[in-house]
Amino acid sequence: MPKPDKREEILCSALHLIAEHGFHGAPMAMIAERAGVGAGTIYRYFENKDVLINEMYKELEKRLTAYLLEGYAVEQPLRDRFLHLSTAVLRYCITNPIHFKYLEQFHNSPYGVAHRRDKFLGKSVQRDLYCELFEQGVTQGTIKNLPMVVLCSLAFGPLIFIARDHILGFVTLDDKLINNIISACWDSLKS
Amino acid sequence: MPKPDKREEILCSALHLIAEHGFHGAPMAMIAERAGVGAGTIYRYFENKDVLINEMYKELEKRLTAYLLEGYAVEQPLRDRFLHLSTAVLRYCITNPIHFKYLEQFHNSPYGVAHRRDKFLGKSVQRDLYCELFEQGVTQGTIKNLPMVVLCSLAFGPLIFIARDHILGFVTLDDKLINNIISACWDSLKS
DNA sequence: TCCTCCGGAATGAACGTTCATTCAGTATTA
DNA sequence: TAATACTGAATGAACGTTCATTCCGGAGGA
Repeated sequence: MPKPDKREEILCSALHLIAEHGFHGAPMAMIAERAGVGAGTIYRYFENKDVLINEMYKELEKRLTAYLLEGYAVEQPLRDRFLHLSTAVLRYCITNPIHFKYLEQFHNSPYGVAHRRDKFLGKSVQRDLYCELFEQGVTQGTIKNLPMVVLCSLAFGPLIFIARDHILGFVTLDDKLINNIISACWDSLKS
Repeated sequence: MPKPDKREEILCSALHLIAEHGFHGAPMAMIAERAGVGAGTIYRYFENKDVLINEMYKELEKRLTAYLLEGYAVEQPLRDRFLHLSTAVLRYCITNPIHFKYLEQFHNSPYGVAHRRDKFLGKSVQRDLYCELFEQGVTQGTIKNLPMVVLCSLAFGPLIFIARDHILGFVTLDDKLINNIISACWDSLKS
């Protein structure tokens, strides 16, 4: 009878090792050891390493989406919704640095490119939330009339960069600074 | 008598293979084959793979810096200098997609982190140019009074993101769009 | 001019290591 | 006891690196 939490142990072990040492610095044997299982056991839960890596990614995407939707109300004004989403993204990244590092590794690898191509233009639930927002903003003239990918880059680019710097210890983000950053991002988007 | 262009061949081969397939998808044997040399020959020019990878990086950084400095005049107004630098960064990235991909691989790897740490807060010549700009801007009140890393994230983040999207074919940047993007970045920086 | 010799550049088969994956055997549960 | 979960040593493929050997072109003697 397979203990379902053994799967969790393996995922958790993989998350930490890959976030810290990269895909190639996290051999299956090491993942197994940290998880407290035999090397072969991993293959009872995941067909191979690629599947494990992709499952881990799906898991993290699910959690991030859930976090973004917490307290998100479609009926709020555009700017408020933007502030909510962006603050949530930044907060999630810096309070879950391990998750953030894993997601970065994933996106900057053949896995990530394949994933983006599959989803046609990298549309994830997160990005969809933003796209909806931006489309409304463009229609009502609040937001610059630029292609959706450009708007996404203006919104996400600084967030990801600054989250990375925070995690590497090059800057310390507090509430006030976060507000200033997101407000600056909004300045780049609004007409 | 060592033909100096053999070194070039090896670097060029490594650049293409690593940009396209990543560090781990570019074995030394493959780099040697594409360069038209024996596997052992590489080690006459580079102590090991790590050295080869770092030398390649230095080379690209040098070229990018040269490109940025073309026509750059310190006596120009702040905004003009910002537009010059940002346009140059974006243009360089999208006209040299191979270079861009290599630089991305490098930055998102242990090599890149080590490199940033060495240079204390990732100060490269490129970033120095921006920092000088931003310091002046903050002093004279033109630019928001935010930490230097934050200003860099606001300036670089969108550029890198949109360059990636362009290269992956998710958007096509023309002169007009580039101007709009950089102008939007400026909006996020100016007080 | 031709031949021989020599230094070092170039080579690529071979080596040792690492890794994902397998499987024969053991432990656990029902 | 039967069935299933688990284990970790064994496997073989792939990799970075080495090194005994080959190759090449210029120097020097006749």
